[in-house]
Amino acid sequence: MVGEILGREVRVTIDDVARAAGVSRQTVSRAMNGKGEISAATRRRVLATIEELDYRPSVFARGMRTQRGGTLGLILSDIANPFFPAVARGVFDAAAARGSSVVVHNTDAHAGRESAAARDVLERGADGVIGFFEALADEDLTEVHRRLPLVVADRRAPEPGVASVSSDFATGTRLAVEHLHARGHRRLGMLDGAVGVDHVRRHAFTDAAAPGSPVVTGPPTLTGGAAAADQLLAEHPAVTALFAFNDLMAVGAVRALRERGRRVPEDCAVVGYDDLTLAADLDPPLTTVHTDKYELGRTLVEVLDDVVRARRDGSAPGVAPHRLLPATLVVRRSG
Amino acid sequence: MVGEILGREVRVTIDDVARAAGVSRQTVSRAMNGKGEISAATRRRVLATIEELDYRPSVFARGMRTQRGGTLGLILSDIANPFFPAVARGVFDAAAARGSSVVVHNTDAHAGRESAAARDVLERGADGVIGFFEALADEDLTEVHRRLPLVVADRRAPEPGVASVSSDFATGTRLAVEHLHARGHRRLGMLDGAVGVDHVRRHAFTDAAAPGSPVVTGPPTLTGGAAAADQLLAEHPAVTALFAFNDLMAVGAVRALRERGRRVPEDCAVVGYDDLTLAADLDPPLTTVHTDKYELGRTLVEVLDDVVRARRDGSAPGVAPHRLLPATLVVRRSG
DNA sequence: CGCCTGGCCGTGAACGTTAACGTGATGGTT
DNA sequence: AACCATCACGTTAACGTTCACGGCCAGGCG
Repeated sequence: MVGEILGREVRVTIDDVARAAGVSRQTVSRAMNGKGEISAATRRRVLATIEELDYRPSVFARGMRTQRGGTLGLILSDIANPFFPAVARGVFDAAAARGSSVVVHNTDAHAGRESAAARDVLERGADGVIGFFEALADEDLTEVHRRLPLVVADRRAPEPGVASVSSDFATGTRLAVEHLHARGHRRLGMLDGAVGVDHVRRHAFTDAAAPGSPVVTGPPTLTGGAAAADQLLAEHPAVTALFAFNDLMAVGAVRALRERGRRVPEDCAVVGYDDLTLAADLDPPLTTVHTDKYELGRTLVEVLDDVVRARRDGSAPGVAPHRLLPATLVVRRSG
Repeated sequence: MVGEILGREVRVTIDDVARAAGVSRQTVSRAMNGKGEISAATRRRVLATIEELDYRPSVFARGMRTQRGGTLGLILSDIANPFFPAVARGVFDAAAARGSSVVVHNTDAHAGRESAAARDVLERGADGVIGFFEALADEDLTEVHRRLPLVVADRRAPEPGVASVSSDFATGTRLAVEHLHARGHRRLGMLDGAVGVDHVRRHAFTDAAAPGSPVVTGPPTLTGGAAAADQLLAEHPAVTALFAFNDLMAVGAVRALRERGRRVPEDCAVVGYDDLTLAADLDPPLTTVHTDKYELGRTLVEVLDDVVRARRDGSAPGVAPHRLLPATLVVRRSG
């Protein structure tokens, strides 16, 4: 990209490097890609002239041959949801360490947008996809997996061949419920998020809580949590503790409780999920289930890397890695 | 991408479409790109067969000719900083509406990483860059701008030819200081973030506050805010109100104040900047300066679009757009 | 009737890289 | 001495698209 004639940029190509170093294109290619078949001496020489000419290979030309663009896709529902930024940061860092960059797609948990995002990532020649798919059917996931390396996040894999990484929602939820029991609460309710297909948290809740404990569903947002809490308390006034799908809904529940004149945690305890950055500074400080979101992001890339490699050498369609990240309870004042 | 022979994916090319539609490559190209020189009838026919064959043009082959990849770069210091996600969402949405996707780079406000990110975006053949550059020198920014369309965010443009979009930090800061004065505070202090090169907030503070009002600098984070508040109050115990660079530092300050046994806002008021999602649910609810972060993101893409278009038809190096987004004060309990 | 104009469409060529194969030299083995 | 690997490197041919042409046909004009 250096070199300029009368204001007009002129691209430095592999041939320029080859000419300057007195070798052939192919040798230059070998020198950068470290494929062997080249002596250490000439490799050093070529690398030096690459440096000198400030040569940068064209991703387009390279991608045309290799079908690899050095980028990977991250599909999630909404980056503005405070759960995702930390995950994304983990993904970015791990990807950068691997030498790839990341394109992000927001889907708002809408099935059409999820598949559109997957298609777009595919067309752009990404090396793989990391997806928080909340609405897409299992068969569509399998279809994506057929087309390019895929890791599904926070969701059960549609088939053993598809890799997955999830927070351990089951034990996280169980810890929350057991904690509330230990605090003497007998009538629990859950505010479930109306997203996803697994409903691990809801099932774990109904398993651990007393039979018939009410569950109300709503959007996994502040207002969704407030509305769900309103409804649940209207229908079940005796409930003394709420377990929320995530911290956002928990905060919404706190708002709703206070508007009804109920104190938190004295009149009704609230426990969230995610342990957002500011959870400790809320009023009241939020008791919540913690999982390492950054680590989740890093792990996702790591697993994706395995999948990419596995597909490259002999597309072993056997069984892919499935990781579960630990969840711990952080007790603060809200519950 | 449809079509499969014995499990081996086979790409549908423009030639396949041409053959199926009974026209030439070039006609197919014209049909998709809407460049004219084609009759409405054949265009419809070609578009239909494109649909039928599920043909997707290769970004690599196209990019090779056009040097455009249909992606744009978003460079910021840390997506995990709760200020950025909303901005990013605005960028994603506006970019998606434009048909491009976005690659994100985190720099941690490190000059080397900022320029590396810019280089990477350039090499990947992006159509343009949106950058929150906190450390890079003006001349480096100009260099980036020479190479590809650029919009700088929340920073003064290095030269009139470079477009910029910023929050109106000057009035935002002024509003905060005036509010504290109106509340009777006479001894103010500022916790400034040790990032960026403009220091608009700091200058606006020293302009509006009483002469000699103390300013302490630290990382724009929770712990940075706590440390800065500790230092400021140790050196200036008479201060009764703190204005923080952002909400994160403000929350850190609240923590520090309480550890020193000082109540907020009774003993010391705290005002933040950004109006993060959970600012109203903090303890105490945070008085802060609001700017529409989503709108900032949208505007950045809009302006970038103008720059791209301007460069395409006659590289008018004259003067680029410079937008300032309004800032308003949101009064809550903390100050 | 011949010419030109403009609309529609097709034909090479080129973009920059890597995969596949080819080649010459070297050195060791029979 | 003839042979054959092996190494280091070069040549050719793609990858799929758009650009710059060039051709053809219909219709308008002198």
